[in-house]
Amino acid sequence: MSDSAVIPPGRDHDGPVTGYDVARAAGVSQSTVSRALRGDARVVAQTREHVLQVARELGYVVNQSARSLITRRTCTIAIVSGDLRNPAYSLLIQVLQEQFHARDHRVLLLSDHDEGAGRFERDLDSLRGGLVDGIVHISARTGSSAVADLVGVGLPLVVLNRDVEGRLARVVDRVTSDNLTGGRLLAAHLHERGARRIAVVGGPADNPSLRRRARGFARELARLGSPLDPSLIRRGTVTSAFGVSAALELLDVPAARRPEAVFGETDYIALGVLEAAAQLGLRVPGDLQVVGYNDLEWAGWTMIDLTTVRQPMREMAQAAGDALFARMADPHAPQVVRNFGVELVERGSTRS
Amino acid sequence: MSDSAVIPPGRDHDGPVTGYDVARAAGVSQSTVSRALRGDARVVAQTREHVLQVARELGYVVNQSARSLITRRTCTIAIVSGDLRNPAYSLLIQVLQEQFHARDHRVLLLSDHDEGAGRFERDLDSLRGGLVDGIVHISARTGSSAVADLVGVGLPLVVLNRDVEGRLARVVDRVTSDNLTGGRLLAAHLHERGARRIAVVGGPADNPSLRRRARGFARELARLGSPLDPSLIRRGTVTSAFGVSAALELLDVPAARRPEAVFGETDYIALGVLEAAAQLGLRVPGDLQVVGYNDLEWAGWTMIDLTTVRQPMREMAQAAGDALFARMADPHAPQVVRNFGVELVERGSTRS
DNA sequence: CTGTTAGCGCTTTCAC
DNA sequence: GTGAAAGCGCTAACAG
Repeated sequence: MSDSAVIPPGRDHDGPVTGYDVARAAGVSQSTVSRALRGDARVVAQTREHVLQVARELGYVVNQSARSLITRRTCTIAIVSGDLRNPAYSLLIQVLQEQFHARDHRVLLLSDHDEGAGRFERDLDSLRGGLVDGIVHISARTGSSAVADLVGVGLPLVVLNRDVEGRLARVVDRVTSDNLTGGRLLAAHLHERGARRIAVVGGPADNPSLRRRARGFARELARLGSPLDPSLIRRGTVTSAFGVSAALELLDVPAARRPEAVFGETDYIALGVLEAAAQLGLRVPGDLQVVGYNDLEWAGWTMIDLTTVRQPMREMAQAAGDALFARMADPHAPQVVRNFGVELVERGSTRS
Repeated sequence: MSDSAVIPPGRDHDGPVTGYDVARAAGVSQSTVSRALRGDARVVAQTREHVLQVARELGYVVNQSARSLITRRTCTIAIVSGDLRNPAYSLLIQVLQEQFHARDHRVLLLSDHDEGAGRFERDLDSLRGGLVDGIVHISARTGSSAVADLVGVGLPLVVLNRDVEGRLARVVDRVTSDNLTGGRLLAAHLHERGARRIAVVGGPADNPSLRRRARGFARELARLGSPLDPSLIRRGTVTSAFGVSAALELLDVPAARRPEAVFGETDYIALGVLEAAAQLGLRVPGDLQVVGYNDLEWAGWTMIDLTTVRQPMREMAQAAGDALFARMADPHAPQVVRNFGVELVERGSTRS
């Protein structure tokens, strides 16, 4: 008795308001409530208005779990990404998120960083458990095992910003940019600026995108008649810290043996190279030319002013989203492989 | 006949493998399957092993929607954030995500950016629809309406990195840092370095955190006997572009009237100030001292070398996660309000 | 310790 | 155009 006063009209239980409560309060069946709320054309306008009105008064919202259980759709997309502190990832995620939102889908954020204890495995099970309708994978973990795992989930999948090699190459939908050409452009640019003795500071050897970049770079130099000296190549992690240490090693030698230019395979690495140059008192671009790759936000700042290669990140994210929705709409659609063009951005670190 | 060969043993339907399929294949009841998979102590080891074995063979994974429908928990936390390109947000999200993962929870990423058409309203309905177990809000939209909306959802909520004012101040769990002291530290530092004519380039006036920063700054200067000249205060957006334009306006005057120092309320603004100074040929810190706030990654790079205030972002994110889980565990626990200490980071932009 | 039974809240045939 | 009834896959009482 005393409790019943607290319960809104049309309800005889606690907990959230259900469609059944709305039905009773509105004097219709639960099916009609369901139809009215989804805008089913079969329900007559007057009834619909009434139901919506009652639903609003009762503060009803549809329970997503119950809906998903029966529709087998969640309107959620998983984005599997590496460390968000990498601004390349956060930009892509931002653009993807806006796009998915515009299509009335939400974003579940998963990490492909393997923080021990098979956490990634558990995420895979979540994905298999009907938590999302599709997956976008943004490159991070080197090697292609993560990609293979995600393919194994059996959901629509798009790989963004990463070349896929091997067996999966002809299966996986993906959006990348032309790393081969990007490397070529930088090589041609440095060569044109007079650099002959050129060093490379790169990321892990098993990263397909970086590998293509480096290959394009090396091929172009060879074509131009001054092939890369293998002893001037350093490989490590994609961090400015590695850029610094590798560059110090390469540059702290007599001027005659010192490279005239360094290609950092990513802007972060190139930043480290710039720092090392500053530490050694080398002037850029006078004593040393430096180029990077990605055109991150800060590459254009006056104090840094790094020549680099720009990939059309926004367009790539957009294309990835399009590809994913196309795949979700038709599992049998032909494979999508898009390779976006890149652009050399000439700045002060190479201006002569 | 021809189709039945495709169906794994113990299944008589298509679609994903269900717990019922596993039960039949293992010769037990569905409840036992459920118990075995959740590690319920009541099921005997031998049975459990057998069930798990069969489940593995059949490729069974529990359906999250069905589970959530009945448990009323989703093991998912919503992070409501502004534009991810802001590195402060991406850092917080990264740390939160790691923490939630460690506690076996996933992250649903929502934007509080109001891209027209009541999208945020729809997100709120999703949250009300049992999509998540809790919410972390990372400051973005100015004004407190977003916070009020999120409180209205009725789920455990923690506001991170933002001061809350007004009616909600004594209700909402939150984790912030001591912006008042941060402002004070910068003011004292500049004063000690001899600056008397000091300008401020700030963000929107209705951002509680920035307001406190500015207040601490102004109070300390007043206390030191050289109160801020209101004509040297500019307010706009938190972008380096605004920093540039505001600084050009403030600095492009005869040296006698020119400020000796500028406080950018965020590092991004301060970066713009540095750019403006460079454009005007002013030397930092010789002709102009500059300070920012946040200690973003790049603030410490040699080429930028910005004096700023560091907030313990990782610890704050950690505390926010702790507070959220505490609240989820006990809705009636006392309000959590944590205010972390800050630290002045002296760098070249003020070194004398 | 295991099985039976009854829903969670919704969508969706199928009648009317 | 609307209602009745079934059931999505799972968990949780309750028996035994």
